[in-house]
Amino acid sequence: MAQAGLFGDAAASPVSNDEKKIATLREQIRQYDYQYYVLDAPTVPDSEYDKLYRELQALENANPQLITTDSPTQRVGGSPLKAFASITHRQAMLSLNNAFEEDELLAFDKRIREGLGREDIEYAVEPKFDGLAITLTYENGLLTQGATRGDGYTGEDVTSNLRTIRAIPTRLHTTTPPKLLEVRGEVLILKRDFEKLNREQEARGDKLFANPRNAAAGSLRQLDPNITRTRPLTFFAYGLGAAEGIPMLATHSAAMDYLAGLRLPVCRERATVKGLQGILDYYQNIGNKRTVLPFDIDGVVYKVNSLSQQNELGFVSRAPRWAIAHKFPAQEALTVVEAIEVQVGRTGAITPVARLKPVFVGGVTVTNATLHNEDEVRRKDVHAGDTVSVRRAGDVIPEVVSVVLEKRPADARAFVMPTTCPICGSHIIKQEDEAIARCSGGLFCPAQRKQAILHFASRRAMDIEGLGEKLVDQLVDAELVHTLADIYRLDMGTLANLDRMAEKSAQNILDALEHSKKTTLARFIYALGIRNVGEATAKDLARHFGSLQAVQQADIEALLQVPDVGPIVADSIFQFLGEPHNREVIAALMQAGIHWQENAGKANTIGVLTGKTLVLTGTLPSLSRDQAKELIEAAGGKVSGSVSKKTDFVVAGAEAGSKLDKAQELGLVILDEAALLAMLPAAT
DNA sequence: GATCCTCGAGTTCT
DNA sequence: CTCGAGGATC
Repeated sequence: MAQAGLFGDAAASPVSNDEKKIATLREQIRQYDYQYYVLDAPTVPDSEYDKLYRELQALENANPQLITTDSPTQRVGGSPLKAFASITHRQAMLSLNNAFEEDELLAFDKRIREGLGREDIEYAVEPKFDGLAITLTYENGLLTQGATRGDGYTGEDVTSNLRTIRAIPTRLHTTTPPKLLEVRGEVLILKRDFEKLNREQEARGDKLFANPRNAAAGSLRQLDPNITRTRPLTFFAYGLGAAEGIPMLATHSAAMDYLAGLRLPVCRERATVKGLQGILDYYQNIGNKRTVLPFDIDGVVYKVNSLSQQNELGFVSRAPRWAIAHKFPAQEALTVVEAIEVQVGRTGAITPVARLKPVFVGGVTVTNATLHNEDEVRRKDVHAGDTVSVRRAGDVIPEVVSVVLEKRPADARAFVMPTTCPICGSHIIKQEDEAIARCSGGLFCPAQRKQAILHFASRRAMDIEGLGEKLVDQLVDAELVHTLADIYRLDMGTLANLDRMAEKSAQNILDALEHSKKTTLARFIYALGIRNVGEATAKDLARHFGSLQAVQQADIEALLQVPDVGPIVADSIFQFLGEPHNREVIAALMQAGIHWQENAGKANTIGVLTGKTLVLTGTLPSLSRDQAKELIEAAGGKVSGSVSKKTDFVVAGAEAGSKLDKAQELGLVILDEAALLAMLPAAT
């Protein structure tokens, strides 16, 4: 057989008969794997396959020196890992820009035509799998590594798990393997396999998976490949990464044909189409087939087919300009509103919430959905008892889309805004010109007190780790904490007596409290929770006044001098600080030992970014959002939440959303993390 | 007075 | 992320 040379150089061995037999068996099994897992068209019964497999195993056991890593018997091996190693991708695994509406697609096609200066664009189109993006590395035809996408720059080494997936060849089907080939694709579980898997889970009394995607993700992230092996994972390739020694390829579709020739599974629904009409027809076509496809998809991907045209178009920040993912509309599900209750926020805001009969939508089970305010409830006309359509808007937050009026039961109850606070009984007051009703109880209201404490302890404020909702509930309900200052009076005796709190966790809380005492003036002002004073305003105040005393002594006139402080904000601050109770609490907090460097804000505001406004979007590869913000502020720059003409730079990371789109529309300078870091003075 | 820009506040689930 | 509303600007 022509391919015998691939198995290495053991020609003169005395076991050459076995060796030949082994080579034949491996080839046969690979062939059957290919037919079964890639073509989905088995040609032999399982029993025949098993027979060959056992035969190969026996021969290999008798001749262990002939075992090679690409043998079908070697798909499982190794012991469980402690953790996955981190892998830096040779070539970044980019994400695609998304389009939800037809006009976004029109804009995409227009950009392409204008960018290339021609009208006849050919697109390679394919379904967008709802699975996990991975990359496979083949060196000289052998699978040597597999990794998850991670943040696009570094991922996790899941090689031994990927080896268990029979659809993934451990050796490429070719006599002239490329020196290096990175294959990009998606690991997923077919719908029919998912149902079977869940039936098995149920029979064993194990937890059911919410959907094929979660099941695939969970299976791939198993530290023990022996578990992964039992999960029905499959794979589809959709692109190339780094490559050396591959044939010349002119188009994306030719690249896919090349991969198919190497016996990598590629999607059968892929096609090439001409122009905008072509992609719209394809979208329609796949949308119609969606439910009968064997796998879950969440949209369709369009890529400019010509690789030279792709090059010409290039990239914007992290996403290629020559491709776009056209997502299907968010899936909606029907459920019943069991009740409409209200929540009390930190400022006393009364928010109606729909308690829903649990419903599975967009990958999670939803039980609550905010209705924002009374007007919103009116507008949507939601009654308790109604059947409503629910979706997860903007990726995460559940939203009641509409009411199915025909299904309204006779005993459905309209929402009535309570007149008194359900927590403290104080009057609820709604200002004529405001959309939001508020509990007038102030800090007398336990709900508001709890929220005030949580805000005080939150990461961007005093950053007291461990002081979360559960603990605050207990502390307030047991009347152990009345004011913010009381939390610094907590001691071991009190804490260790609480539920779910032994000495160890109590000590952690005490340490966190101690740690939080060293802070900054801006954080402290923000932590107080003054109405209309958020992080940005707190920073402005700290910078302008320099000391707490100066802020406390300021009159309205003085407060108005602060940038971005107008009459309403000035009044909030003045009222808050004039309140004797608040003065006492602040004094007690200082007494407890809270301190900071006075005037810290005034220095070092001159840097390379002085006067510049930046906006962060998406996930950066190595910096957290807060870290990036700190770096920018240290260089004198300002980080803002929204993109406008006044924005100087937009720093975009993975999964960048609408802010990136807007930045592109406005033609702003877009940086990635590396470019940002390059602008900053070398870190010390 | 209108418009644009930014900030504050609230929110779900894993 | 999104809405609403406060502040700045013209």
